[in-house]
Amino acid sequence: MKEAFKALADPTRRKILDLLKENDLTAGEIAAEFSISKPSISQHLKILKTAGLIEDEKDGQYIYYHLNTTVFQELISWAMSFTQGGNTDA
Amino acid sequence: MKEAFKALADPTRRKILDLLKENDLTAGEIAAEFSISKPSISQHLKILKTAGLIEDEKDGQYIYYHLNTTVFQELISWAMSFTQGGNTDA
DNA sequence: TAAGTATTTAGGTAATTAACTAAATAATAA
DNA sequence: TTATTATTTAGTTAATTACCTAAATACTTA
Repeated sequence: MKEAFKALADPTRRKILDLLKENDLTAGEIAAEFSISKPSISQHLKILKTAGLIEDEKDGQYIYYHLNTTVFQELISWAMSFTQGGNTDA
Repeated sequence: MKEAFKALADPTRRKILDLLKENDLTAGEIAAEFSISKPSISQHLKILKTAGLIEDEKDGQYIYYHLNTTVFQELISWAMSFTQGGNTDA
């Protein structure tokens, strides 16, 4: 979770997640949506992957990225613990 | 939300939120839980407040801080949009 | 094997952030 | 009013981050 919070702090990375919500995409397809360099996008993808928010899958020459929902679910539980219903005490 | 993601990236700020989950606390009481200086804690409180995660209330000489659950609820909605059930398409 | 495409790694720089100390502001109590 | 306590603001510094270009790696195709 620690890594996820840091990963989510950057707007470029949140936009990458938004794109992956629609479709699985290659690193190149993701980079094409931004005006920043491919190496920079590659760095962002690495950070998202380290945080467990995305996973990659190699398909020949390409690397496809897709969301991993596990950490999002953890995030939901975390945030719920701060709302009325989220109190685990009796 | 943009500010909230940035605010949540720091572990000190997340620990402050954990403390406020239990009780409303003054800035001094919060600072006492950490080994960092009071001015630094004050800065963190300002960031959390700007992000809408906490609110303050003056009581004489003291300033009490408490959670504001609104942004946590927004965060839950945001995270849910990335999980299976969260798709708004038909 | 050689050339081309996709992606990452390496190394460097500018901007941001988190911490500090010192000083300012606000309220209370003597 | 003066002293004390609580908290924030101001200014500085060290660490982190986000970006860049250049080079390396991996795969495909001729």
